Amino acid sequence: MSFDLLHTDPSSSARAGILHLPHGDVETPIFMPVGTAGTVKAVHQQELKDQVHAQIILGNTYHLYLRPGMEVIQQAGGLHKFNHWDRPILTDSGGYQVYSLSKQRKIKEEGVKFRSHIDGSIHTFTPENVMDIQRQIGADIIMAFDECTPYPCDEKYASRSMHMTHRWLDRCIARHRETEGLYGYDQILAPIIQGSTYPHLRKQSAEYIASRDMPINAIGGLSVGEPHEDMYAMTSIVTDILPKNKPRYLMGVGTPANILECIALGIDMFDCVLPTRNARHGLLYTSRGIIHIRNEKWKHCFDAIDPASPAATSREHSLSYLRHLTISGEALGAMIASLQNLSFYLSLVRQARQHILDGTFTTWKSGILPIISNPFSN
RNA sequence: GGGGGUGCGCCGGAGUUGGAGAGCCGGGCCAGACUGUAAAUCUGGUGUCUCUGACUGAAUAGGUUCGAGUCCUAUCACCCCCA
Repeated sequence: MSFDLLHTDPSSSARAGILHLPHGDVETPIFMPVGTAGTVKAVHQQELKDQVHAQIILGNTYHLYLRPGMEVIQQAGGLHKFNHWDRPILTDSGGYQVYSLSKQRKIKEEGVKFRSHIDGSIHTFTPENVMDIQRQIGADIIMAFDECTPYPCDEKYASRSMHMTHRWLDRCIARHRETEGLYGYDQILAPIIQGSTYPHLRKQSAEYIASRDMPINAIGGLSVGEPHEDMYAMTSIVTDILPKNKPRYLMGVGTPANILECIALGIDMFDCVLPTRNARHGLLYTSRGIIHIRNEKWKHCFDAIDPASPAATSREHSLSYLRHLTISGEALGAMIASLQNLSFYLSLVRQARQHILDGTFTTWKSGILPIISNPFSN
């Protein structure tokens, strides 16, 4: 595994690079579709390649561990074999579920005891067994076990939690070092910066994470409800500290505008459920702006969903038809909408990368932002 | 042709022993939310108006009553049984 930093934008901190992973190269900046349970919801792997041009997708330790369970994943030969995705995969550690399933878990120094959302059974995640589980899943990039703090979060709690996440990181690193990949290739471990919205904590956390000298550095605990200005401010603080020759991964971000702004701050990798979840809920991101496809105004509009989309389905099918499918609850509606949003996101970061290489990123960004972050009206 | 029954919201259902309905539940429809996915989910609205308040409203037209969606008469529509 290695990272080539090809170019840094002179008028911002935006970077273009290539990340070499066991299952292939990833051109950064990149957006990674979220495939929690071994599937990017409503999108087939073949379409992820041919229509979306996804280079790397996510999986989730918590969900895969509970179902189908590690016995099945190992028997399949790892997640790549199980879901027939031969490009890179990154698995989240379950740290986000410590936040999102907070009502049914208890955090201690040793680890997190939680109740399954599927059958109520009791389980425990520790930094050590989360490493073991991610070995069994076999992703190219595995995440350290952390606590994603909620927003708002008082400073005392944020500080205590951050220090615990740092101690957990060292346990993850130790376990990662004393084990190896089960399927014949290396897996790289990514540590996660925390610190809520407190600048001095973020600075402290970024310095700690940088000192561990891991090949990728991640930023967590953002986009959990804080104002966008806070998210940008925290991102800016840590990208100033993190080493330039390693990719920076901003976890869980975000809207198309968030992504462009954070690329400008020096972020290389993103993931977010917004394009897929919003697609299923009828909100489309298009090259002409945001569309609420359920709205009655599209009932008689037979224009293409997005004439500039890389996805053939978005050029061939009309807004009226997609509205009909969505309102009828047809599975095909979720599929076409997910293809639209994901191909838009991937196209957006490809364009950003090209403009970084061409030296035109900042002007391009300020031109496209007002279009893509506002409603489209025909 | 004879007998019995039922009619209120865009649709279906519940309920109303003559006593406060713009009013219960579900669906539909119209909007909104969603950021390392407990989410094909959730929230709100859905008679009219000059909208912090009024007005109209229980098939239609009358009647009884302090008071009628509820009782009576006629008409209309639909359903069931007999011929």
